[in-house]
Amino acid sequence: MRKPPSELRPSSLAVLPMGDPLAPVVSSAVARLHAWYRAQARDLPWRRTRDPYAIWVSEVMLQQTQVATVVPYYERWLARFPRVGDLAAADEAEVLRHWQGLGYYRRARHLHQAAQVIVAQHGGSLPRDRVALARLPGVGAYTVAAVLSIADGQALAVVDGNVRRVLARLLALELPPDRGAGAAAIQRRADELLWHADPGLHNQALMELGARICVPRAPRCDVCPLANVCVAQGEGAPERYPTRSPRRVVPHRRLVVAVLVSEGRVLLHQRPYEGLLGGLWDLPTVPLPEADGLNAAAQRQALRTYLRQAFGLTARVGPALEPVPHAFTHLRVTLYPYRCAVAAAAGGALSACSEPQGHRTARWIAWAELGAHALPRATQKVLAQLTPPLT
DNA sequence: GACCCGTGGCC
DNA sequence: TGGCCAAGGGT
Repeated sequence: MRKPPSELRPSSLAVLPMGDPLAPVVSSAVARLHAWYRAQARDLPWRRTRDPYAIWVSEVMLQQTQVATVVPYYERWLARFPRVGDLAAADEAEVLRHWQGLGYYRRARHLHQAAQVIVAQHGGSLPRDRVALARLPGVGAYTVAAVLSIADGQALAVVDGNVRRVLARLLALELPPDRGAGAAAIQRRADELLWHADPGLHNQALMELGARICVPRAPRCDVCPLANVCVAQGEGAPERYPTRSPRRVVPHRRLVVAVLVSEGRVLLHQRPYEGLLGGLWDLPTVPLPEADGLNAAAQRQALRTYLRQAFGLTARVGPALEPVPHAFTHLRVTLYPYRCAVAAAAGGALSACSEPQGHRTARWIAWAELGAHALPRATQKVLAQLTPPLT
C-alpha cells in the first residue's frame, strides 16, 4: 500500500454552490470518508502498485465485474504479461485464453489492440494525456479518470456504479443516475466533491464505500462515514435510491448444439468477432424457431440441415445430452446438445470445414487441445458432459 | 439515447 | 427461482 498524504484537511475541496444543503458539513464528512478508507481499505493486488499499465489492466477487468472474480485473473495476467510490450507481442489466442471466463471478451481484444498502439505510438508507456488515453480502444471516461487519478494523481473524478449509488443516496436523487439528466447531475456532484490533494485516494474511497458500506441492499448506514450528510439516510429509506429506469424484457432463445465427434476429435469453430462471444471457439449451434423449441424431431432435423449447409457435413444425430440453461445480461438461452457423428463429407470431413459462411475458421480439436482454445462457459458445460477419450 | 456485450453471486 | 447487481465501452 502506497503512502497517502498524512494531512486529512480537505482544504482543496471544491466549494459547493451557495444554498447547497450539503455545503456546511460535507467537507468534514468527506474527510471522514478518506480516513475510513485509509483504515479499512482492502489489500487488493492492484493497490500495491502505481504502474499505470497494471492499474489499467485492473480497471478494464473490473468493468462490470466483481473484485473477487477479477483477482485471480489479474494475477495470472500480470504474471504472463508483466509489461505493455509483453501484451502487445502476444498472440490474440493466448490473450483470449487468459480472459476465458471473465466475460465481455471484447475487453480483452481491445486491451491487446491498445497495447500494440501504445508500443507503436507512445513508446511503450501509457499516455498521461487524457485525450490520447481516451483514444485507445476500450478506454472510456471511467477508465481515463481511474487510471490517471490513481496512477498519476490527476484531478479527474470517477463515476462508476458505486459512485452513482452513493451520490444518488447522498442527494436523494429522484432521477435515474445512469443516464440523461440524472447522469449529468451525478457527474457534476462527483466533480464538486473531488479531493484535489489526492484524487486517486478519493476516487477509490468513494468506490470502496459503495462496494462495502453503501451496498445495493441493506446498506450499513450505522457505520457509514457519510451518514450524517446523506439525505436518503435522513429519510430513513436509503434503499429507495438509486431509482431505476424501467428494464426491458429479456428474450429466451433455444439453440440446438452439435457435439460432433470424429476420430477422437470434436468440431469447433471460431465465432465472428462482432457480436456475442466474439472470437471465442464454440460448438456448431443453430437457433430453433419458437414453435419448435421443445420438439426433439425438429431439433434433430434443424441440426442435420445446418451441418450440411454450413459445414458440408452429412451427420448422424445421436442421443441428446442434458440441456444447458444459460443467462446473459440481455438474453436467456437454453442449449439442447446432441451427440453427432459424421456420416459423409464432401471431400472428406476435414477439408469440408474450411471457411463456413460467417465463420473465420472451423477445426477438429482433440480433447487434449481444448485447453488451447477460449470457450464460452455454456459450451464448457456441454463439453463437461462428455467422457474422454472421445469416441 | 437505446441497445449490445458475459459471468458469478446474492436473496 | 429469477431478477438484480457488479470499479463500462462501443455503436
